[in-house]
Amino acid sequence: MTLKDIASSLGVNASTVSRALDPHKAHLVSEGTVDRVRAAAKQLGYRGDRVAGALRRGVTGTVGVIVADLANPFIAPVIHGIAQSLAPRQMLPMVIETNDNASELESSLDHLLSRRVDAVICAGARFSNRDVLEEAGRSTPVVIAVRGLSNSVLAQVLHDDRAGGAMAARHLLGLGHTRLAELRGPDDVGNFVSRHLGFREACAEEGLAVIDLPEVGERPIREAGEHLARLLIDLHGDAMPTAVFAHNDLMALGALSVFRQHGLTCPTDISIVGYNDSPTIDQVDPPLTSVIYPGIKVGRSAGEVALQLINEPAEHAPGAMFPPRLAVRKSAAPLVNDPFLGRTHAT
Amino acid sequence: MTLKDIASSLGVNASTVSRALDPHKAHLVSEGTVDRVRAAAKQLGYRGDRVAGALRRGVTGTVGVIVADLANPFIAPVIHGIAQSLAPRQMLPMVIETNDNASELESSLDHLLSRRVDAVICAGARFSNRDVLEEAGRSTPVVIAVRGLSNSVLAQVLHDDRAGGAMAARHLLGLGHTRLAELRGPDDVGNFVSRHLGFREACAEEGLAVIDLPEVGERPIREAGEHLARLLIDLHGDAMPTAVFAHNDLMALGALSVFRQHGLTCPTDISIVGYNDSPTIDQVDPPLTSVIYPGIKVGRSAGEVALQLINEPAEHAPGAMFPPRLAVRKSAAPLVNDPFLGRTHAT
DNA sequence: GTGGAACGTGCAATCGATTGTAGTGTCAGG
DNA sequence: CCTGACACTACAATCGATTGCACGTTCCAC
Repeated sequence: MTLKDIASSLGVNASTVSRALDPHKAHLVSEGTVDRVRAAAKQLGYRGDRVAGALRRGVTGTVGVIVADLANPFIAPVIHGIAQSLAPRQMLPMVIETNDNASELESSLDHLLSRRVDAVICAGARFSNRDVLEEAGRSTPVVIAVRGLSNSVLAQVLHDDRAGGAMAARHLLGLGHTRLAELRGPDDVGNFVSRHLGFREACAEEGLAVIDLPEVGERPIREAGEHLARLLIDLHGDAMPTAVFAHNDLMALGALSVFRQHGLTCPTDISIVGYNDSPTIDQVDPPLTSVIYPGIKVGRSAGEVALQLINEPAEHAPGAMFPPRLAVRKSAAPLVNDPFLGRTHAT
Repeated sequence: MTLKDIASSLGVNASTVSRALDPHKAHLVSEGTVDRVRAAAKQLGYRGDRVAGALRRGVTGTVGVIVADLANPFIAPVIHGIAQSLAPRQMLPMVIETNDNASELESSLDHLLSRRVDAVICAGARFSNRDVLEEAGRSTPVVIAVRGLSNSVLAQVLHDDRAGGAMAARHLLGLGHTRLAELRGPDDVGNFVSRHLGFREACAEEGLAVIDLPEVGERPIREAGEHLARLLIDLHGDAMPTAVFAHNDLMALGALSVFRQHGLTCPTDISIVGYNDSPTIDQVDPPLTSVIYPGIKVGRSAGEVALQLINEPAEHAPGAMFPPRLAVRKSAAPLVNDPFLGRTHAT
């Protein structure tokens, strides 16, 4: 069922059918013809072929979305937001995963570009991908989302992770903690670096140094949290922190279970702040204090910026930065027992 | 950068370039030419245009994926699985949401078909969508995933929710509970109906009737769980169940908090079994006993079935059914106190 | 009555890759 | 020396929608 079929069934030219069916062009066609065409199209179940249209018009109505890993629960809301912002224009996301592998990103990008996506939203960038992404950005609108790229000309839609890290720090500092540590995510990923910077800066403002772990979680998942927590446990006595900032909730949960295994209860013995405010994280034991990651908003905004860039390739890249909020729950509290020193902090 | 550009830069015809670049056709071209073409393509940064190719060949290398709601955390692994199975063939999913709105599904389907997807995987069907989906299935491979359609000719890739419901029931029955209730999901969605059937059947086998709530959760989210739990609380005394099967974890969590508000502790006063084994559900308080939903497997299998259908439209629709497993944790236990009767069950 | 808007429609080219067919050239066997 | 086979390449059509241009009407104004 093509334009031509409808055209011949009506004895008109396909171009007339095309115009009659396009609301923006229908005024070029007589009213009667428009009606007959529409009726015939509906009757014959004409659906149109966006592929052919895309070829001719050079616009596919798709936006490529690059993510590290779809299985990571925190990315779903972002895609949801993107899809939402695209839907009113009948545009669709094409999602591709890189398995959080820096080198796969390039081929993913290539794949998307060969499909002539109207824009690319990259929500899974690592620092080493910057050049490739900027190169792509010269011919196609590219929006960096979620994982920022310092010092890039590309449009970026991010959550203010630096402020988020600082917020976590201030919360813990405000509770009286003085020995703080971080469970860090990979250090070539923008948001973890920012969280780290923000956290450390806020501590420095109070004249405190953060206990530095020799490793970071290369994949910021539960197991990484467990591993890093064990490293912490190994620091006995004064070296042991009383509060921990985990760069995401998964790592926080991993740490939590290791602490528990070692007889430490949270928050009595040790406080934890997580990041993302994951869906059910408010009902874990103890309910996790966590920096809220507004995934849907970030996604929606990234979609909007992409649309904007498609309409007019601005020389000054637009962007957005969402401020953090903290969901204060029970996993961070003034210290009661200092398990390694045997002293008790005042509350 | 098109085939033609490469062709003219080499003084050959575009058709030759096309063949040289296609591994399956390269044998038709002299070795020297192939090399020169490949070199030129690489040097000029030729990427190809899948849109043009799709038009000519009638194959887009995309699979439409219809989901109810991307924000629902349980769907992400399914999409992950689909993307994984598609990736080796350089195919990409096109994801579209229906907002769990039965009537939006039809336009979503239309949209996907107008984009000439090679197949459709519908992971968000409601019963009322059956005819539309089957109609679409006549011209394009359609795979029903996650949410089954009873009595349909379409290929279906499902989790055995009926067995899952039965498994939940047997677990609770095995713990000695005799007054059971369900927190049901919408009753025009396949998996909830199956869970319901399975649960009820297993109870019937033991000669027990399930306490029937007058309502179901139209959207199976936390609030629905809270609401339904309140209805249960209103059933005092003997009418009140001692164990609850929630059709998913979100509803379980909602119920849990309502029970807690009413002074009921889980599992001492009331047992709960959830469904999906959501990411962090093992660390809530109490760790939730939950039927494991193998989302990635279901997604992967659905993708594979779609590929199979694309290759050869079988008259006998293939399909798959994954058996349930139970993650036994702490939220379901033998009853200790019967809060409304003041008696104590034996453990 | 005529010039010329204004409108409606058709024609044909186009987007870029693919592919059936035909053409050229080379070589081996008879 | 001729012929058939084979290897390579070019030509041109095709997928289906879109759109600039041109043609033909109608109708109003001068």
